[in-house]
Amino acid sequence: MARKKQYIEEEVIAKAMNLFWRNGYENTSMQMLEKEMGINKFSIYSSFGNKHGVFVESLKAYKKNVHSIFDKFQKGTNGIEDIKEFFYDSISISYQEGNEKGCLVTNTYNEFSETEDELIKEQMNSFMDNLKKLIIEKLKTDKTKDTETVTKQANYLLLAKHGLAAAARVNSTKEIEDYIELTFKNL
Amino acid sequence: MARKKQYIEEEVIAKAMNLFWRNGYENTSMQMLEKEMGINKFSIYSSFGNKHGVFVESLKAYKKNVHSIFDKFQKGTNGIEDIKEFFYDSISISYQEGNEKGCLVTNTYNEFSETEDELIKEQMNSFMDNLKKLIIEKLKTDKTKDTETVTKQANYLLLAKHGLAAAARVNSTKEIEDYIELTFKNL
DNA sequence: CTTTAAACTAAACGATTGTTTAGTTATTAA
DNA sequence: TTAATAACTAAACAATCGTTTAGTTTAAAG
Repeated sequence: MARKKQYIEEEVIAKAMNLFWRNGYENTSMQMLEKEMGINKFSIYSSFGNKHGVFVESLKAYKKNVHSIFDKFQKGTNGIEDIKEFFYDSISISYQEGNEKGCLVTNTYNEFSETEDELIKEQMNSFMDNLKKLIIEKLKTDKTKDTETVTKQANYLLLAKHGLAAAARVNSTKEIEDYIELTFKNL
Repeated sequence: MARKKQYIEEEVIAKAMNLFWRNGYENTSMQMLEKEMGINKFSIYSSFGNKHGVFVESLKAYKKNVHSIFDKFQKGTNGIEDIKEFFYDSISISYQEGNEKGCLVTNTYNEFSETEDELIKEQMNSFMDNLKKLIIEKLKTDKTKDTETVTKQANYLLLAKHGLAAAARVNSTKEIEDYIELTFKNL
């Protein structure tokens, strides 16, 4: 018995996500969010509580977006080769729309590393733990590797992936390709 | 014929540098700088012009601090082994005082990657160019490597160093050691 | 001493931050 | 058609941002 919402929450969150992705949390203001999401502050607050709420929803939306990449990764049957392809897939979404924004999770991981935002940290850790588990799984398909080797290589690849995401913001495609290729020569 | 400064500019910049190192540029306020530097806003402005000026001086101070590491790196005579040692030396300063702050230059590089601050970008690029030159120099001591291999490996190591600095903020010593060891396995 | 000017304190500046609120519009159930 | 209420607009909120400024203290030069 009242007015209908004139926007779709998923749609405006997708726009907010892009803004956070490009600028980070702190460098994105409510004013910018208003403009980019196309709705005014009242609507933002009534839908998502506060700026932090918009950010959390944006992170969830991001995870949904990269789910297909993770899914493909998980379903692969080529062991290490799957990891490599996953690396290439991961950076490809960073280059959409001519932007070089890196990975929103990694960017957030870095920006929030010195804060005490437990909610965000929890989300980050679950993301990273999941990735590590998948990498270990893939490495284990090579039966010749002992447990210690698998652990070492998993640590190595996880850091390489983290560094790759950071580098995707500032380095050229050529440099990144060189990096990925040589990274997997060490396994 | 007037009053003397009651602080030493180099000393207060060292303190400012630590604050920027820990929190980044945007997340460090003048209020925090006042407190940490132990002098008030007027003094900060009269000595360094503005917040940006404090930051630029902090970057210079940081470069001075890491100069000894670069010097050792340059003077080494063991080729690739020197690069590896340089990697270890670089992360060691990040763990001083129990803090995990990464590398100020790399942090800045990431934070400013989407801005148009030419002065900062210039400083970053000169730092990176210098590092790349040194790495290439070290790689060339192995005469069996052709030019293309050297270029590829230099790109690889530069990104690895960048990623390492980013990871140093959030990863454990064990993970980082695994990463460095495997990074140099096949060069 | 007195003069002079740089270094200090502390308060205020306008702009912007995230957030709230009072008042208006629009839609639906009665 | 009317009453009810959610969704909207737009202005204001207190707090903080980087920066400036008016007034006081201090110390060296004349």
